[in-house]
Amino acid sequence: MMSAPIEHIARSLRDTRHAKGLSQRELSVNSVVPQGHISKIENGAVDLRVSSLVAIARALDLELMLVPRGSVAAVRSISAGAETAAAHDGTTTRRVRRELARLQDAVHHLPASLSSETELTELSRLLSDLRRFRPASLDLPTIRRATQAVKALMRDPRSRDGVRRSSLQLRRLRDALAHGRTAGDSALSVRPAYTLDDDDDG
Amino acid sequence: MMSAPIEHIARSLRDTRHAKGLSQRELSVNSVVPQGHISKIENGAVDLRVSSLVAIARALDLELMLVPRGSVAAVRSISAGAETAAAHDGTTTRRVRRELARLQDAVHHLPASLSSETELTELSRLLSDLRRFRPASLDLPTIRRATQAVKALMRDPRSRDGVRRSSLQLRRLRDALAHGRTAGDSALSVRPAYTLDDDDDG
DNA sequence: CGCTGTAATGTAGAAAACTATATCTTTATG
DNA sequence: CATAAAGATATAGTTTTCTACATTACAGCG
Repeated sequence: MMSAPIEHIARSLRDTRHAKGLSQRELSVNSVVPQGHISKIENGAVDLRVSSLVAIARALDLELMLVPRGSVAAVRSISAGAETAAAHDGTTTRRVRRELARLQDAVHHLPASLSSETELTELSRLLSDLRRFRPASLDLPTIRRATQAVKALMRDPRSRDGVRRSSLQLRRLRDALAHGRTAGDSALSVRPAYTLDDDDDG
Repeated sequence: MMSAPIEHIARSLRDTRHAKGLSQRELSVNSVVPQGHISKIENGAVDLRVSSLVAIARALDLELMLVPRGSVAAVRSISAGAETAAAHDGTTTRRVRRELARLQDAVHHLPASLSSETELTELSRLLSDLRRFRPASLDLPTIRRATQAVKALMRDPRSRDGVRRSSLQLRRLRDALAHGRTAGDSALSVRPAYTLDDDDDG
């Protein structure tokens, strides 16, 4: 019995992690909290400390806020369109498109010896998949990382790991989007963190 | 070293507690977390667990939310006017006014034997003080409790405790308002819970 | 089938929160 | 000065997180 509120927070964390295409291990290194513990947290198996919550939230680009009961509805609707809104002012949308183009460029400019690698073909396929989604719903940092990885591969043929990981992230991003969680469109993360259910005060 | 985030959360809790005119002990009974612990929490002396945070927040009518970095500004501005907004639709403003009138009425209708009590004169003075603030910035529940307390006193002359406590709450509410924290006007509670300062990820 | 990555689970131990209770200081009020 | 309330602190004991590490289950893919 882990007091419903925490379960909701847990769900939020897991959802956003998925939306960003991160694995527990990756999130683990970014937030500096061990994978095993992240698992327990996401399963609502622990009453985590605020520092842990903040650490993970930060790694997911989330902020912990205390808002008056009366305004949670408004807040929810605001943050629901968070990334979309940011993208809708044109700048971000354009940035995403450019980054996608950059990535495709990088892939195409790879020497034939490398482009035959399975990772690369996979990446190409993912790219065309991602192009079918609205740029607003794509996570720019994730794409950036992929571009960097490919460029690194151009400089150093041994750095295939980065490309591999980026591919995984992109794949999960695509899967998440295809699965219905359009990061910007629906609720990426902004559920109320918890809902009332029991009154424990006399 | 208590990781700045928590300090901010602590400040939020204390501020809203003050704005609601509650003592640590009162909050303690409402949230079911001991006074001593609340003290430590508000002083940022502990890395509290989420369940504790939620318990206290609930007692203060606050909700814990995870919002995307991009929208914290918007969220802040929304919740800044939270109570004000609720009041601005007229209904609440009127309710507050009526409750104030009701309270004054109750006080005036007390038998002379009781009205001479120091608590009552104090209460009268507080009332006129509170009337000088915009109703939107007053906390309705607090005033309600005061009215109830006075009515209880009418029925049972022995119940002076309630009146005393309510007076204290009202006094603190007045002090908080006079001190600059106009619950609705400025920031009642909606600071971002924490701000970035260090980047610990690569 | 074996390999790889992801996530869930377990164990042992260190660290810290949490509780209950009590004390102490400060401040305001009579 | 005395009383009362609020809040900060302390001690002692219980419970839990948290970490590190290992292990297990379970997928997809060559």
